[in-house]
Amino acid sequence: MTSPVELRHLRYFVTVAQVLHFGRAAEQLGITQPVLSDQIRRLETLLGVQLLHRTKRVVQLTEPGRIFLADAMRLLAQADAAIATVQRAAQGAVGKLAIGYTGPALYTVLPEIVRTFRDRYPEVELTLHENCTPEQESALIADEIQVAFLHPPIDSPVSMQDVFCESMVVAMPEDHRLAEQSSVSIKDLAQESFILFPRTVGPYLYSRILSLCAQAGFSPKVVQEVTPQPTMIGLVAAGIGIAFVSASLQSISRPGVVYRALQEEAPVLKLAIAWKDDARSPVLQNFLQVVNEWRSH
Amino acid sequence: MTSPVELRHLRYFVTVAQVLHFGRAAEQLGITQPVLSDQIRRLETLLGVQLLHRTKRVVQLTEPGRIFLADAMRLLAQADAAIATVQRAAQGAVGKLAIGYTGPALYTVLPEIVRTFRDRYPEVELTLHENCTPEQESALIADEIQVAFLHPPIDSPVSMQDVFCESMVVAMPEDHRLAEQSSVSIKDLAQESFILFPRTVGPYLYSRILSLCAQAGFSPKVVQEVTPQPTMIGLVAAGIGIAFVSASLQSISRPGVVYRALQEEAPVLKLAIAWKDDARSPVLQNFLQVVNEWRSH
DNA sequence: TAAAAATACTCCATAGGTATTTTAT
DNA sequence: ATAAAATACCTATGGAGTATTTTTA
Repeated sequence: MTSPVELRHLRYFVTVAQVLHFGRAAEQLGITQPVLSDQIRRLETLLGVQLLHRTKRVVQLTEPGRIFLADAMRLLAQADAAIATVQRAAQGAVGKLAIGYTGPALYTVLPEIVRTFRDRYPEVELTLHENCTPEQESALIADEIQVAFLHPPIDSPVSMQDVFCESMVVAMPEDHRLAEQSSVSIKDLAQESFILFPRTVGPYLYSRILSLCAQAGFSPKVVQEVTPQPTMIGLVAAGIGIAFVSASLQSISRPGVVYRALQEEAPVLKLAIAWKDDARSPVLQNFLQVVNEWRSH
Repeated sequence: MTSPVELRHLRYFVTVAQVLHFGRAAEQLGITQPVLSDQIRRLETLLGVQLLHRTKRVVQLTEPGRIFLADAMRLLAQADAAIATVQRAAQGAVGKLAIGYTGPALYTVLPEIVRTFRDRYPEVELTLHENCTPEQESALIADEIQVAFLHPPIDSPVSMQDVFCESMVVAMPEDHRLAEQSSVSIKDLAQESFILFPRTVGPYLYSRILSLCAQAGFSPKVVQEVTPQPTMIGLVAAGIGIAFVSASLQSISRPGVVYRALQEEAPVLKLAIAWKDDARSPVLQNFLQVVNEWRSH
C-alpha cells in the first residue's frame, strides 16, 4: 500500500536535516533513533528520492534534500498558521461579516458600533451594504449579508432585537409660516405639500404617517416621493414642500431648513438588528455582543 | 496523547467539505463512512474547533470550517507541489548550479555549453563566477561553486576531465618586423619585450613559456604582467610589446594586432572541468552530461 | 575502538472495517 | 419509511520501543 506522505514525515525530516544526527534528532522529537531512521527511509521510499546521504558516521543533505527541506519547513509553518487561524476564527477574531443597513442607521448607531467592532476585531473583514428594509430581509435570507440594521416590523423568520428609536419631526423651510412655532400640530399640516419616502422603503412607518393624518381629518398631498432623507431635506430647502424625517437628521443641519417637533405623539422610527438564527458564526456572535454593549451605554 | 494534525485529516476534511455528505465522501476517499466520521471528529478535537455542522441529515460548514477549508486546500496543493519539486530535483531538473570559469573558457566552450544546459533545464538556476584557476580550486573546495572550468594541472583532490585545448600564438603589432612571416620561431623573440599574464593565474603555463624561451637560449624580458587576455592584446596594440595568447583570441580581432603561430611546438592551454567527487548532485550530473555531449561533437 | 546508523524483533495505538442504532425528513 | 450520520466493536497495519549488529572515522 502506498500510504501517502504525512506531516509527521516532514516534521521528522526537518529535524534530522537541521541536526544532521539521527540520535539527537530523535531525542528532540521525543522518539527513538531506530523509529526515526525507519520513518525517514519510508519518506524517501514514498518520494522515490534520497534526501539524506548517510555514511554510518556522517549525515548530510543531498541536493534534492536541500530543496525539499525548504518546502517542508514552509509547509509545517503554514500548517501551524492554518491551525492558529481556524482557532482564532472559532473565537470570531478572523473571518468576514457582511452588514446591511438602512439610511437612518448610517446617521445614528452604525458608525459607532462598526468602529468599536473594527477596533476590537481588526482582522475581521467587514463589508457594508446600504439597502431598504425589505431588501435587507431578502439579503439575509439569501446569505448575502449576515446581519442587518433595519426597521421593524418584518415578517421573515429571523431573529431580531431593537437597537434604537427616534421620533419623526417635521422639516420645513425657515420662512414657513409654522416655523416660528416651537412645535406644530398635525392639524396645521392639512393643506401642506408633503415630501415622503416611497412606501416600499418603509411600509410600516409610511402607513403610520398616513393614519396619523387620517386621524387629523385629512389625506396628505404628496408631491414627491424620494429617498434618502438628506435628499428630502434638499427638496424642503428648495421649497417643494415639508417632510417628516427622523430626529437624527437635525444634526446634519442645512441652511434654510428648520425642524419642528409634533405636538401629538410622533411616529417613531425603530431601528433593529436582524440575523438568521441558524447562522451562528462566531464573528456574528461577537458583533451582536458589541451591539448589546452599545445598547447598554 | 495529543497526536498532531496530519495531512490525512486535511484530505478527509476537504473531501467532506466539498461533497457535504459523509457517505459519498468516504466512497471518494476509498474508506468507509464510520472511519471518515471518526477522523473528522478527531480533527475537530485536535483543533478544538467545530468545522462541520451536522444534523444527522444535513452537513454544512461552520464559519471557521469555511476558513479552514481554504487553508487546507492550499496546504494539500503545496504538499503535492513540494513532492513534485523534490522528484524533479532528483532528476536534476530543478536546483542551483554555481559555475566557475576562467577568462579563456568564456571565449571558447562556456557559452555554447551553458546555452545547451539552460535550454534543456530551464528551471535550474545558474550562477557564473569568473576567476583564475587557483581561486576556482578553493571555491570548489569551499562549496562556493559546484563545477569549474579551469586549467590543469591542479593538486586539489577533485575529479577532473579535459574539455578543450588550444595552442598559444604570438600577438604582435601589424607593423612588427616579424609580422610579414606567416609563422615565427621562438628564437626570433629573444630581444622582444613580453606582455605576460601574472604567474598566479596560470603557474603551469607560465613556466611552460619560460622554459620554452630558456630552451631557445634566452630569458624573456617581461615589461608588463596583466590579465585578462583582451587587455594584453590592447597593450600589444599600444606597442608595449608582444604577447603569448591562446588561439581563440584571434576571433576577437583587434585592428593593428596580428597573430602568428610558432614554428616550434607551441605551449598548449588546456581547459578542463573539475568538480568535487563527493558532491554528486543530480544537477551537477546533468551538467557533466551536457559537457560530455559537447566534447563528442 | 567508539560513536552512530541500520537491523531485528516485539508491542500496542489507532486507522480502518463490519454491523447496528439513532434520528431527521 | 428511509437516508444518513453516529455508535459499538473488531481487525491489523505500522508507528514506536528494546536489544543488537554493522560500519567507519
